[in-house]
Amino acid sequence: MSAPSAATIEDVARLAEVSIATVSRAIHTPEKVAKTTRLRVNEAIAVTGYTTNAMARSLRMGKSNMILIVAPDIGDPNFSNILVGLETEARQRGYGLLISHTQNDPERELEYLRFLNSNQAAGLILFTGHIPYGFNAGDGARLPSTVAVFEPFEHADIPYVGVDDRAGARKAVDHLLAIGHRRIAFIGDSKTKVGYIRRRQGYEDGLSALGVPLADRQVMSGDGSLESGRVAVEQLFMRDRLPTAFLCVNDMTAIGVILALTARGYDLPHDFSVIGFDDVPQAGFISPSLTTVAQPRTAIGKHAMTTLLSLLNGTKPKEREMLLVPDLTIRMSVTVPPTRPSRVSGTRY
Amino acid sequence: MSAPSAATIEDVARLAEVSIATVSRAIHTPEKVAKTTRLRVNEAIAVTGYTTNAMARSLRMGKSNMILIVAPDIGDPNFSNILVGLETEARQRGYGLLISHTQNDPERELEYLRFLNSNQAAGLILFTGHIPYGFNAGDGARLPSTVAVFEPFEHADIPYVGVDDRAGARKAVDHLLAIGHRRIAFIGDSKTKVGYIRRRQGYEDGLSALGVPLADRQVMSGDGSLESGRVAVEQLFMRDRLPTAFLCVNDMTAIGVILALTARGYDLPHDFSVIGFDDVPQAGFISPSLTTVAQPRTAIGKHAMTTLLSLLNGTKPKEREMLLVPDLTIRMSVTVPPTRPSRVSGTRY
DNA sequence: CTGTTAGCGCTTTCAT
DNA sequence: ATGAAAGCGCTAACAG
Repeated sequence: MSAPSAATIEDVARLAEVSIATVSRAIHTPEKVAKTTRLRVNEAIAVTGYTTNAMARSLRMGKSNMILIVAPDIGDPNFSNILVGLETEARQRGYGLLISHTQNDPERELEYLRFLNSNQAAGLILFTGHIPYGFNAGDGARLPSTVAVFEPFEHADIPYVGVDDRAGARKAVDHLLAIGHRRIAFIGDSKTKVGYIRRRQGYEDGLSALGVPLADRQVMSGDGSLESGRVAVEQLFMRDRLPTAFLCVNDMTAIGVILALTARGYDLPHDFSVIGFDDVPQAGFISPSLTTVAQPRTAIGKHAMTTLLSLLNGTKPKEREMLLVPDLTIRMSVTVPPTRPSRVSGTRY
Repeated sequence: MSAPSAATIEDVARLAEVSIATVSRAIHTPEKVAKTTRLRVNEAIAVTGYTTNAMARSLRMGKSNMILIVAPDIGDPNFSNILVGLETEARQRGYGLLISHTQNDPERELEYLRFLNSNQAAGLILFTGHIPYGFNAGDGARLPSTVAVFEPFEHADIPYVGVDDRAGARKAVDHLLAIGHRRIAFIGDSKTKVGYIRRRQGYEDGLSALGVPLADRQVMSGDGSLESGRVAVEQLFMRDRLPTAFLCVNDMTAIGVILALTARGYDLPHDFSVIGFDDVPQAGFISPSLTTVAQPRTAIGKHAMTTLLSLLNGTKPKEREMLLVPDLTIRMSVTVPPTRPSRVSGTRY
């Protein structure tokens, strides 16, 4: 009962009394094999418990059944649910997922590309938002079939699958406008992060559509961190006029805003409404629970993998960017604007 | 400039004017190659940009450089940080991580084992808490080098690396005892989940060490869900005597407890102290923020991978279980017990 | 419809 | 210290 080394195609062939070529055909092109032979082969496969040796197959075919996932941080909850979609789709199509964690370290990124060069991976899913270091050079570097997710990716040859940031932010701002807010601040403006820039555009779109004057718009920069939300609130409080609602570039910023406002003694959502973007695990657990734009993560993953596998088959997508429109998750952090100008309702905590 | 197919060992050999055998030696056993030859080979490798074809290498050596990770849910935040540790350690040793997501579906588990059978993976990391379906049978099934993490694993041949549940719970209960609590309830008792049983033991240990009478102990069962925490609170309130503190089997249960208590109008932590286990991302964001036992996730991952790689080299660990003692993360959900019996302090929300 | 055969790129005896 | 040659297990011509 001790480990008999795995059955090979030869074992099957011998048992079925055919050649190994026939076994291979019976598996991959069964219609080219006589029914009786096919039955004998299948029988032999069952008896031996044969599974094709994927290494040999890949070597022979010059291409593997692995997809390399390169992500800056595999621990990021925003990341992991996309992974679920990627995995589900890949598995159904017979592919495996090879994952890496680069922490945006160029050296690590480079190292992972060895999986590509050594033919261990057939395609690449990028979470990093940039072409891997070492691929810009025009030398021997060959960029394999690649699809970007998570971070908008501005490169002519690489399809991007992600959330429609602009439409999502638009939904959020429209929600606020619909219930009466007019002075809505945007927290988390950025000059470099493409996704943030687009969210800001959605914000502007919504306000402009309703003719909200520029004087009522307040845009604070930020980097998406909780701390940046806090800081933005402090800065706003040094101005003469406060918004009634905060549209934040992401949930962590929104949480920072909520914390800062609460620390100042305000009663949320009564005094101020706050809305986020992403729907991270924490969003439902702060008080007030955060109304936010939910990333369709699993769908993004599925879609990205579908696109990559088509690419592997030589089919290019029509659109370079495939943007999925997100929905609002309504929780408790948004309500109608206060009738009178906001004021401190309680003591500092 | 168009994709030249990757350099092979032959290209290097030709350029260095040696045989392919020498190139292979220069790479793997450089001390067996004359210095001048070695230099020429290295030069040629640099020029061609050669990387060993991992498929060919694995085929020839009969073993791959991939580790298969089988997890019920790769989106679980408890999971993803262990993954970081696993990945870091694996990469340093030249291994790649192949990941799977089984949702505890036997069929999916089985499917993934094909990676093992087809020699695509050299070893296995199990997050599932049970031997893969299909491996119990005594037939041809060969169990590869395996290490379990995440869920305690009671199988004689498989090392388990995880948190010391008992010691962790003990730390938590000792913390409560130290600041004066005596009537401490344990929420989330289980007859089947090994980790939960051990946490309960830690709870008993701490109380017994201080001679807290059985009459002061209250144990409520639960399944680790937020809802189970809520339910337990409701059931406790049907009894005559309430605890001053709640030791919960995990953070989600603790959050359920906090929510139920808050809904009843209590002021936490003043009226009741609550302590969790795991330190999930949400723990810091509910109010009051949750004091909890933090899982040393990255360390668990690192340790598990080290163990697995030793196993691959034929070294068995001395202990079957390697338990890492966790630390308490102190936040705001614990304080001294109220001086008078708890009472409803406010109106229902 | 089936068998023979030539490699895929590599590591590793076995000679020299 | 180096080279020649034998495969690892498989697929895909090419013959029959």
